[in-house]
Amino acid sequence: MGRGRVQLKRIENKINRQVTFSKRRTGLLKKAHEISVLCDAEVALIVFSTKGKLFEYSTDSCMEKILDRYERYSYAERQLTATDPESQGNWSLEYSKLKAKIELLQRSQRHFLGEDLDSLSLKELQNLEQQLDTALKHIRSRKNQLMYESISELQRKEKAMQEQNNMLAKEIKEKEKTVAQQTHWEQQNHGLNTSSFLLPQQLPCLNMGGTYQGEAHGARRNELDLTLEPIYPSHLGCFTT
Amino acid sequence: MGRGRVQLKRIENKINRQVTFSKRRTGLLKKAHEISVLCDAEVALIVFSTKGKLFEYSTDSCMEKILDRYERYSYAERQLTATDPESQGNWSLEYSKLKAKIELLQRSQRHFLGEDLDSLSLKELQNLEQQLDTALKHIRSRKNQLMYESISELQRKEKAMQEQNNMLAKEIKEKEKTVAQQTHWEQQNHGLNTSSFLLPQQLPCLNMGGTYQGEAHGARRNELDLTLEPIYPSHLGCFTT
DNA sequence: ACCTATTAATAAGT
DNA sequence: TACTTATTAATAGGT
Repeated sequence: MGRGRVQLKRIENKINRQVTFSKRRTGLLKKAHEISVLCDAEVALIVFSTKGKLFEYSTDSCMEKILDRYERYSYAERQLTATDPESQGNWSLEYSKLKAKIELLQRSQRHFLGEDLDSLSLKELQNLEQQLDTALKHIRSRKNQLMYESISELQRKEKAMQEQNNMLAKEIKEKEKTVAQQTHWEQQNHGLNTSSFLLPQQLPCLNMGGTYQGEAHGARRNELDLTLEPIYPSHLGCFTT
Repeated sequence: MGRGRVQLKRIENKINRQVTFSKRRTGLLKKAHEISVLCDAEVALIVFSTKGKLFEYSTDSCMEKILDRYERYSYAERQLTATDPESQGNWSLEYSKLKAKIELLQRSQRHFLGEDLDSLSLKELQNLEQQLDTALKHIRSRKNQLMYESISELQRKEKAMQEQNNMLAKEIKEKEKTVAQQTHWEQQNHGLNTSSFLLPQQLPCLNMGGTYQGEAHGARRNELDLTLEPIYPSHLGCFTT
């Protein structure tokens, strides 16, 4: 259905394939749901796209229950993996299943690390390559996201500090004015001991001013230079994305 | 589609329900297969009728593989069974150890596939990125090696065939010359029966010539078209272990 | 994402 | 269950 027939073979045009996948996937899930409701059937549908994205439908959303039921139906094959003669009932069976599973996982792990490739065919290598390529894209995208978040956070902090900065600067100016006036007064009528009560107030302000100046410098630098080293572990060479 | 619309609710008439189930089941399986082929997707479809009869479809008929892949995607539930309190001594201990190991492996597997990245720190992402980058280099290098080997092999074959080709062509020419001479002679002094002993030698050579021509055509194609399919297993799309 | 000509699925009937 | 047919639904190719 659609303009013209369609051959039952892989659609070579990548864009078309993706579009068709999206449309047909929707249709398939819909029909799975329909038969499930109309005919009171239990349906489990799992679809992985070429790129490994998962789509699923299951009656009443209990996929695991249906899969379990399925496994119960077709357990004959799984007795193959249970050829371990030392049967101590279920445990040993399960044990060897897990062992086998681990073997598989470790094997593919090695492949993901680019090791032990001699056993793979060209087609398998091609798939592997594509998977890792896709994975790398996701990883880099996530990394960028993290970095941008850090940048935003820093810029927010910078702004806050800038404001604090301005406030403190104003305060200092006023203090200095007061001090200057004070000094002036003292010079005019020397011998008055009013100066002693000013000091305690003056010192903390100067300290804060000093601190703020350093930070402001750092913050200002960040506006131009986004290397952002301070918040990341320093053993990097890392931002080579 | 059909005469009149259908409400999305359980068909109460038992006969109708059964008939519809049968028809729609066929359609659903067909569509599952189509999307799998057209869009290069991995599909697993399980349908239980009301009466508990099982119908299934799976890409490349490897249901277990797809279900495994599915399980890897949604592992949360299995942590429930991992903490199985019913300890029966060693077995259960070992069992949960393996379970844990599998969890770890699956976790890193997902990371290698670029999934489930939110739990990773920037540094971890960086490491992952570098690992995959390195892996990709190895994989591509191995892939190239395989392809070059195939090419060399094909070229070797082509050369050999070319030589055989030439030899056979020469042989044929000579035969033809002999035959021509023979005919000539026969025309001149008709009635001599020397021709009878030539036939046995002539036939096999002509047969070989025919075979070789077909093969040479194949070899020449490979010089231009390097898809190389013939030498790889055809049951692919499979490497999602 | 939306549109629509066309094909495909299928409900009802036999 | 299988076939037929009127009708609706899905969707290919375009925008």
